[in-house]
Amino acid sequence: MTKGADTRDRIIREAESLAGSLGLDGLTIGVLAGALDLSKSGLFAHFGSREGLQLAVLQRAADRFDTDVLFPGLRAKSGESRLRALCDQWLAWERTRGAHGGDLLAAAAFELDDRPGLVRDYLVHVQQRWLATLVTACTIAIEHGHFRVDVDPDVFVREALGIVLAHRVARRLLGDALADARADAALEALFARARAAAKPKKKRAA
Amino acid sequence: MTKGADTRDRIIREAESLAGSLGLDGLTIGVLAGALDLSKSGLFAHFGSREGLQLAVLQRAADRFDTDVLFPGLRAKSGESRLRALCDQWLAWERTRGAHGGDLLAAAAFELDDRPGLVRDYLVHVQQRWLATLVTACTIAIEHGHFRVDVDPDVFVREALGIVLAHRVARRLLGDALADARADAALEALFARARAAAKPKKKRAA
DNA sequence: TGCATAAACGAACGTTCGTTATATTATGTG
DNA sequence: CACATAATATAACGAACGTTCGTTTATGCA
Repeated sequence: MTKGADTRDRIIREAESLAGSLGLDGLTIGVLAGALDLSKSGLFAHFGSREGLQLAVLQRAADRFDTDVLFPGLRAKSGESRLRALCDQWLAWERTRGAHGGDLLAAAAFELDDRPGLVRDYLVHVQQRWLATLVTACTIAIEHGHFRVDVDPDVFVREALGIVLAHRVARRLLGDALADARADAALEALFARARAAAKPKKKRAA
Repeated sequence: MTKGADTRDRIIREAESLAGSLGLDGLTIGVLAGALDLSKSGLFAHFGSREGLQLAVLQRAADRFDTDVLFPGLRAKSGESRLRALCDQWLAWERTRGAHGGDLLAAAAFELDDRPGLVRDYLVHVQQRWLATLVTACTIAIEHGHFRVDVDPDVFVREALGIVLAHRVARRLLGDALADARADAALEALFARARAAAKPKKKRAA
């Protein structure tokens, strides 16, 4: 009972890493089995189909996202600080690369956006849930008076999404060494913009 | 002489469309040949290798990008309006979907960011050139006094990139019907923020 | 220790992959 | 029209794909 679950775990972990660089669709049973010194059929039996494997990998990534990003973020006290914690963790997660291959969820978002199926459906669900969480957090920040009332939570969250995605391109594709710092700065600027002006500092022109 | 170039053209056009939904890596010679009623080998002869095909497709996409986005944008008079035209065309290009399958370049940016090779190298070059163009346009907008001097062109361009990428996710993955309008609004807000305050309107708090 | 069951294996299935020869058909030029 | 060359097709290659099957090895409980 426990043995099977153990290998299943090992498989998914390795699969997540492989899918990080080859994409969910580039992930192949033969290669995965080879990397783990397992037989194709032995590995296959754990999932019943390739789609089952992909689904399991995505599910694991989503779980890990909750553990590393969502839950830690939710521990911050509600309002701006929680929203900030969520976004910071998000960026930190996005940065993570190597051991576990980058942000599988973001990559899958671009990979699967035109390919119907269970895998895509699940991904959509996951992403929607996450964005909804952020929208809620942002709304609360407004209610608490941390953010101006004319801030649109949907717009805010979409900007955050843009920062994360742009960061990935800058870092992984373009190899921009300053990508991390720039993303942090962009996030800070986004928050500063939304903040209720506590001390109405004069706006500087030119 | 002209016949071969013709079919090569037909091939690349279809390939671009296919790669738009299946990804550059999902694009397969057999399927492509089937879609065009060609033999695999006959098609193959035009490119010499799969990588050659992928490269040709990417090159075509880049050319089309120049035609549809870069050149029209450059026709606007330099400064803010040119930068704006470039960004507007960019978004419009990103929106394009169906006939030619979405934004292949953006998809490839996520697909290939971890896979070394000629295709990736070329993609990096293309993307860097485009972003550099935008940075230049933004710099000029500052010099012309359209934008405030404290605007960082790199930051500005990265925000624009974020808007485009987030728009794609919202539209194609999440199916957000308001994605287009929201992206337009985000872009307008970005420009408004960078604009030199002509009439120093009082900043409103809460 | 015995025994049911779970877990992994090896081999093979039919397809499809990219690629390579070799042949056939179009094309354009002398 | 003849002929060189360009364009496409046919056939086959070895490798890898996802999947199935029957068998063997390991595990955990009586």
